[in-house]
Amino acid sequence: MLHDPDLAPLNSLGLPKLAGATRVVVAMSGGVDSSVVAALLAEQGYEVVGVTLQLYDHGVAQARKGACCAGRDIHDARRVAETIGVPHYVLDYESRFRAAVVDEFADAYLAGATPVPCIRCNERVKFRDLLEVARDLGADCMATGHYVQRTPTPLGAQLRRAADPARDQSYFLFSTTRQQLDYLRFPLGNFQSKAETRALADRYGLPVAAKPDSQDICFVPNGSYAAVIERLRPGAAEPGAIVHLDGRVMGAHEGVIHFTVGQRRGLGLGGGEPLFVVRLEPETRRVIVGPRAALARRTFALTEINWLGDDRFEAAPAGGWEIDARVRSTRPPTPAHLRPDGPGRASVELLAPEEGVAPGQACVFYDGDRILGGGWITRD
RNA sequence: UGGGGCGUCGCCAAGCGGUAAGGCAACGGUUUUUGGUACCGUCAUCCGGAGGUUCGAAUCCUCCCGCCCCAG
Repeated sequence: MLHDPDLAPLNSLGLPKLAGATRVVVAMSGGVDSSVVAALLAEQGYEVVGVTLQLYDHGVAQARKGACCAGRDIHDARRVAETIGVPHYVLDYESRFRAAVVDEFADAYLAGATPVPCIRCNERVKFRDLLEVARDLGADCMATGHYVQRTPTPLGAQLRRAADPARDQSYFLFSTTRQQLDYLRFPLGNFQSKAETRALADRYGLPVAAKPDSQDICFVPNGSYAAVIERLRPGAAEPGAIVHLDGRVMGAHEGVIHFTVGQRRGLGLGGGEPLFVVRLEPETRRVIVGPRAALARRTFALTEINWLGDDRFEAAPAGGWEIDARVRSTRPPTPAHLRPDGPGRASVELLAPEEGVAPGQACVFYDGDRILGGGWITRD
């Protein structure tokens, strides 16, 4: 991907074209970030096409704050597109989203795992179906409002952490493939802070300038994810026993879906030392609890590896790849050895133990600021 | 119904005449484009019940109720 000097100079999106001759699809969620991306690129003279996906129940989520991709947010995206004067399309992806993200979300919890729907959504909807739409629309690239950096190199584009560590969303993008990365652009990745984004939104007079940041799972109202699962899989969540590691039966619970490894609150077990969920056994419907010390974990296995390193993943050095591993979006990456273990699989050995390593969560690999990919934590 | 012990927030537990610590749980909030963690805040006008002593008691006395242990 070296730039051929005979071509036109590279534009701000790294393409050898004039901005005006470059069509870029912006994935607009209706939030501030993607709105600013659209406005920014439009101002730079690109031929911007805004696309918004309707992902779930537009009636229920209408008034919800902090959500995206339904009712109110679609409206907001449209208003922003009108404000900056770019075409805007809304695509009904409800059934696809349900099949690609929501169903698995419910089944994962029923199987005693803790899913990360945001990663699946990026992987299977935004960067797959929507990206396909962008190509069909003849776009040269697709831009999103994610806080992550993309660095072109002779070996292809690298994925790097956002300039603002507090805003970095790389954990949620580990499964992005090289091909996708090639086509994607993240104009906010080098911003120093969210304030910068807000300031731009203000300057552009965007109607969403003061809109609250999104948080929680977008398709879950009131943070009650268990209620969503109950609705999707009626009667599937069955009561069971809460059992201590030492064998004592401590109490009862209303279903394994209400818990995740590392969880403390919600057990209702008072009296002694604080207890945490150490393991979930969906087969016996048991929730295994223990003291905090029982949470420490140094090794675990991964599946569905996405490797973004320069060399073949299988060609690891004798001791494994030396990387930094992040087992949770809000934890700092920590030194680890990563050993390939069959097709798409690997084992991770952390140098220092982490607490709350939960099956179903992602483990993302770093080399400094660079993202080397990641995988999904499996059950033992 | 002989002897001994105990009854303080949902649980554990300090206090032993001066006007109810703390921990766990629960609840609320902060942080967070996942769940969780962490952090912050709230949580007994009342100490098994009824009388009494005292300026003043959960703390002393009496009776009653309940539980536990030992001995029958």
